[in-house]
Amino acid sequence: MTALQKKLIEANLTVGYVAKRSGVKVSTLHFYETKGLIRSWRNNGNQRRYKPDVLRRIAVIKAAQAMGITLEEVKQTLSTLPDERTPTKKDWSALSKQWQTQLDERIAFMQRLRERVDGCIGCGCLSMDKCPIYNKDDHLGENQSGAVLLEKDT
Amino acid sequence: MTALQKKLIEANLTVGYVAKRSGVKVSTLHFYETKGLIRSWRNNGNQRRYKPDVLRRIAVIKAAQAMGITLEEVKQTLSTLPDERTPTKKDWSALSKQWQTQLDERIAFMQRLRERVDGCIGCGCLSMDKCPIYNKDDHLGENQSGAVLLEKDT
DNA sequence: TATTGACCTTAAGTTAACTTGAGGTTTTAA
DNA sequence: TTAAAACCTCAAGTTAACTTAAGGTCAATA
Repeated sequence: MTALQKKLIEANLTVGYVAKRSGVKVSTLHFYETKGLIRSWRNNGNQRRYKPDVLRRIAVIKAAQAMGITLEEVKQTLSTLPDERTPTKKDWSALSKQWQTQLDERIAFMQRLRERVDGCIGCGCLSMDKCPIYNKDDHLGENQSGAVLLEKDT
Repeated sequence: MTALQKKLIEANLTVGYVAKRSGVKVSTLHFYETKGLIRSWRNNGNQRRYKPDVLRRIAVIKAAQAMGITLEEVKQTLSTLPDERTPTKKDWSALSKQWQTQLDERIAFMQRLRERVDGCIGCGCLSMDKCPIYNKDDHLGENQSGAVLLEKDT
């Protein structure tokens, strides 16, 4: 039995091991911890130890980031996971539902944008007043900034 | 004839007017200029003056940003516009084509991600080794970082 | 004409999401 | 047992994309 297997069985993952498995740097794990995204406890020598589900948490964090979700939002969502026990399938499912909606919206937004890139930027209507790109009502969540492309003067 | 109309007819837009029309701050226009995204010339009193097509450029910059394109990339793409003459419908069309492809890729990426959020995060397969989220080959352009969700240990 | 609002420049500050470095301790393995 | 590898903390640096501030000039209007 290698030391690595031992670690896994004992479910006391070291920061180096977690870093390697998850593909993030050790410094990132420290950083996530200060941000409250992951947790660890310390051994006698003050070194961090992790439960295996930290790997899933990190995968989720990265997936969320790839969707354009900020760490702050991820933190909010992750906070709905149970604190005491290891999250179950159901827990993770609930989590994914929250993001599916966001992702759907984001995809829809991109698709509308795509149509506009097609229809508006390429249309040659140099009069900005008639341009559909002006449409102010297209937005993507509350804290999203990219949607108002141009405002008319009031 | 108001002063504003005069400005428009003479096609010498002031920074304040452009800011108002485009919905960006004056400081942002300065910033874009230092980044080489827009251009201006100066009047006698050293104040910036813009050609009307700067408004379209800004609209394009904002649309691109909403697609997740960086200013650096926007600059690259904008540099394909003619320098001497005012860009035509065709010029803008060519531009939009470049981004359509990117946008299509991005949308496809998001959709794959959505499927995974559904199929993987929610699947309860706590063994990360079997999880499709490991798929390393899913990427989104060269300088995109979010795609490799987890790497296996080598 | 005078004064207020619009501009100018340069430098520094801001936020997110990390990374790097310095200086020191703990583990691990030969 | 001892040296290398892995950890630790805390502070500061990094990049993108801007914003804010300070101190001064120019232009529009009552």
